[in-house]
Amino acid sequence: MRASKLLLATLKESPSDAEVISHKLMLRAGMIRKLASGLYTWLPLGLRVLRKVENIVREELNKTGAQEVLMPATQPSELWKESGRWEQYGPELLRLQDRHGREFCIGPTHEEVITDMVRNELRSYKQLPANFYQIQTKFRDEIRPRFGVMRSREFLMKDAYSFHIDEASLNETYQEMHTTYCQIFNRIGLDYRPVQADTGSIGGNASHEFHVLADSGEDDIAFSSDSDYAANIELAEAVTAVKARPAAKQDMKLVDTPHAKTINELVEQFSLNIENTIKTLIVHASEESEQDLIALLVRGDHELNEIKAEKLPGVASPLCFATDEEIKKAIGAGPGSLGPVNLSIPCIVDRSVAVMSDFSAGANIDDKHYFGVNWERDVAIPDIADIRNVIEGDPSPDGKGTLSIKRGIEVGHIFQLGKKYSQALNATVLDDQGKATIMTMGCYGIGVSRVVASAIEQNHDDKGIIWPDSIAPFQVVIIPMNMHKSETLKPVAEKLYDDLRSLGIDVLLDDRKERAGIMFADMELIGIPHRIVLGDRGLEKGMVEYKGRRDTDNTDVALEDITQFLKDKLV
RNA sequence: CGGGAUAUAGCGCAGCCUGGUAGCGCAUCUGGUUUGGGACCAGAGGGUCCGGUGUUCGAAUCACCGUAUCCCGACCA
Repeated sequence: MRASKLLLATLKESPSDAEVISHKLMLRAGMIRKLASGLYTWLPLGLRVLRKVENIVREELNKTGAQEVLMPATQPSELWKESGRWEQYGPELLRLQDRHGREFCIGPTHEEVITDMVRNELRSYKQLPANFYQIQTKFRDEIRPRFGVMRSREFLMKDAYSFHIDEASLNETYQEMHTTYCQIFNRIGLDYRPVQADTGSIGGNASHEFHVLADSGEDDIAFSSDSDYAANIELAEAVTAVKARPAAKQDMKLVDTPHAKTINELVEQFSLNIENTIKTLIVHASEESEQDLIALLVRGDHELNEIKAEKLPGVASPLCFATDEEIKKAIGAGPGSLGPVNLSIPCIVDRSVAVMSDFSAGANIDDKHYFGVNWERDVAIPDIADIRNVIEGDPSPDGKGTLSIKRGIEVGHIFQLGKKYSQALNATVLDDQGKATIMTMGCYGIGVSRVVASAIEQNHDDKGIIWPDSIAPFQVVIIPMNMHKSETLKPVAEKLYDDLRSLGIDVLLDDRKERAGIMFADMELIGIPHRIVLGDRGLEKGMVEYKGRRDTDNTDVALEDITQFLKDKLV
């Protein structure tokens, strides 16, 4: 490609609505342009990157024997009614009607369509396992699209769906996809981690997310220092380091705490250790409970994990915090003075709370706290559960090492779906007894457009993007200095350009009539990983200059060696 | 959907408080001088000032009503 023929829409300044670095750089490098909130046009340069990611994903999936299909983005409501999701799915599902008034949606995911296809096409267990995938545009009407293509409404996704006669077969394919995902992200060159994840509303047994580590990520990931354990913080089991409750040393006493509404105020005003305080949160109880509200107790320095909490049988799902009025009515005191002693509603305590002694908590009387409280002696120990977020330094749940927490961008997610959709849509095959059997399913997603953004989050400097070789829009750029003035330089540049192209190298020739500074700055901004500069001075000595995008200095290379030099670099 | 903010040339912004018919930098076009790190000089083009209504002799500017976008939160296969 010649730069003079390429839409190089670079900007010196980034548009004011861009927040994260990848969004800014994609706009500045002329890779994308916004059409409306959460909707982006991929310009030629950006599309080249997107296609490269897509091809890596395709190649690796094809290796596993998965078969590519392409399903419509527009889906009839009937299928969604059959699975029950027409009602379940909220406003994130974009619904529309055709000219006959028939209802459709723009697919946020394709379980229904693929299950429909498979129930029509597959008849026998002998055709299983089968794995179908597509790379296709999804639409999710996000409440708040943000960060450019990182969380857009329309985005490119690879979604795969596997079908099995039993759980064992599903497990096998699931493991294979896990390995394949690792290969894909390795090939792209991302720093990522597979982590255990919540199965969420999709349901099913096992689930892993693949997270690219970056500060701009929207998820917290907990890792073990000494093992492979990694989990989304939503799921990571909180283990307390303290095994047994220390013996009581203090007497329980009622203290006036009129100006201490929050844990921090309490700790500050009474010189308490925050690890000896208890936070009492009141939420709605589940419908089968006798009372309307239930109290959840975590240590003062801990945070409630809402996903864990709403899975408890006594707690309403989705989690709903009680209002101040509801609390006052049920307990007689307002938030800020609540605790387990003389509490009129049921109560669940976190594991770490259960091993506390001589602790401080609200007295369920406005502006009063009890200090020196001890379980059993002062108040019966209630139900114990894991209801908090893990924190830095917690023991790893697998018993090896301690946890640290980093931010991650979710670029892939694999699920063991089970029979959720095959059951609803009655997708059966005949088993070896000739009996109709509901198939077991897995599903596997990669956010292709999100991968592009996350690669930038991990690979950039103050000059711009630094693409990994595998997904760079061009692998090499040739910058001839003053090509339009020099008689000797132009044929050399053209020949090198042709030679590299004939080797199958993706090369950009910057043949624009621009000054050196502009060419350098543009090529660095758009992140071409390898640069060759041709100048009259060097050519007189038969030398050209090479510079990797991360290098600080040029390397002089003899002109006759440069193709081999590059071939070695591009292995 | 709750809270906060913004909307003026392709991009970044000023002007608004104190009403008088729109400006700066970058980008674009022309000519010239330059040419190894986002050049300089001279000239040119480009605006429903988000939309509507109102106040006024007169509205980018004041008032009201919309719309869009961004940030924080809740939400998120």
